Amino acid sequence: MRLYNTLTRKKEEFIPIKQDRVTMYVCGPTVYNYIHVGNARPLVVFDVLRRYLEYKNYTVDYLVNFTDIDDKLINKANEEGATVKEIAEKFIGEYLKDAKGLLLKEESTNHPRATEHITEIIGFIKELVDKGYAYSVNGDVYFDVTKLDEYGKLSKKNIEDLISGARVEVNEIKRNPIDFTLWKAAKPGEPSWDSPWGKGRPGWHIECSVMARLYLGDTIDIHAGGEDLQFPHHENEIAQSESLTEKPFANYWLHNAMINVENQKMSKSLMNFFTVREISKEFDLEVLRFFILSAHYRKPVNFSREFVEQAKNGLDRLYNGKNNLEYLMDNCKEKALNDKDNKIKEEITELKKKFIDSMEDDINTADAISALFEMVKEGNTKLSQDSPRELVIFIHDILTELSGILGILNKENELLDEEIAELIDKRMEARKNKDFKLADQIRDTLKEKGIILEDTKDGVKWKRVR
RNA sequence: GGCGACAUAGCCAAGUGGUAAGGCAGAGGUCUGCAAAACCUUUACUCCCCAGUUCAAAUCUGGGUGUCGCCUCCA
Repeated sequence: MRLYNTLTRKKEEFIPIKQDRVTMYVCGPTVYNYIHVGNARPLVVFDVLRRYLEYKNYTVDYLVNFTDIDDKLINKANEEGATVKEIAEKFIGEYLKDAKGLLLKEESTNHPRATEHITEIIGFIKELVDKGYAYSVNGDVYFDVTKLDEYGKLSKKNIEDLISGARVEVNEIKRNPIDFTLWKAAKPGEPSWDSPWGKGRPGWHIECSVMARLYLGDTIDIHAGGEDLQFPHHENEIAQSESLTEKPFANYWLHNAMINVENQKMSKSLMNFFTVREISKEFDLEVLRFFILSAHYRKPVNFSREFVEQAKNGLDRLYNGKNNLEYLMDNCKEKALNDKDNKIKEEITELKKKFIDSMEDDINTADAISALFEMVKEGNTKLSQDSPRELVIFIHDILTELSGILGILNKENELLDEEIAELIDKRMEARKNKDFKLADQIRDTLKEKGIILEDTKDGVKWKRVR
């Protein structure tokens, strides 16, 4: 498959280091608040890449870190009169709830935390100091970017521009204004750990370098995150890791574009964000997942309530199509396929190829989804109760297989409980007797319980509202 | 100022040289006690503008316009 690599600014054939294993590192949240829709984009998009690689029979070592110590957590803790650890625990818990709603593959995702790797972080920094890439001043440790010729290679910035453009620092203890912090000396009242430079805590960038190396090795296959992390965060990770190991840090750098609100980046500081939690009150989060996948991940998209509504209607169409196939599976005939049926089979196979080709081309989920719509249309228009069961199952299974790569369309209709089944029977009786008033009344009652009825010429269908 | 991205119908959105996918919304119809679903029909002589290359451009080149991102915490 081809992936757009930020490092080279072009699409490249993806070749993992090991033949059957892929290592992926995705920059995760700083756990001081609920995640917002913008935060959800990389989580969803790279979850799909991971699922697709697994579909291609790779074992994927997938890591999303939690930053559980930094200024924002400390501020939040002070505001709430809680400890940093309590804040982190709370919002990790909230993250996991949102992740579940977004259908992220959590059961096999590694979520290491910065505070659980302080020893390794200190060891890493110490090595950088020993090798001459970092220096300590008054209990802080900084990375000296001038020691590295390649600094800026990811974001295509050069050191001279950065230095001349840098703002005047309040404290002039750094050798260069753009040197970044590896270790911060503790201020009174802040959580801190003992280190060779005194009590302190790690800077933001170092945790990713350390945990990536610890869990995934010196060189990882794919490092992913939002494009706003390109500089300085990812650039600094490269600087730290490559100085230490003298090997490439990541072979493929993938960056998703931003989610905007009225053409402005959704961000905490602009106060124009929607939390995932807030969306979940009105929509199933599968809808948000579908919305995110409806556009290519490297294209900026606008977000609004109206767009989520559009996504919901589209997803409903896919679910209806799938339900229709399932209904047919239970009601069609066992018989041999004729030429016409084989033709339909061929068309579905073509659509599957279209889906896979789209995924192969830099995970073009928007294009892949269109194949799903066409597949549903094929099922709706060309199948009936006279169709052979084998054909219906064929289409149903391919639809399930492919939507599984996107992590959508796999919510089952639960079984009806007895009370509801009885009501449906009662209504059928009423309709037979032309007692439409009672029939409509029962339909309304069921609607309140979240069950929608459809009287088709083939019988009564029902579905649960999502 | 430096680096970069984007511009396709009422809306969302694919498409990077061969004559505009798909979805949403709207309109009309089939079906129906009604509703819903499904289906059929219908909506871009045109892809921000101008010039160029080519038999052929939404796609390539040059210029322009507009919007946005990064350069400071940020997915």
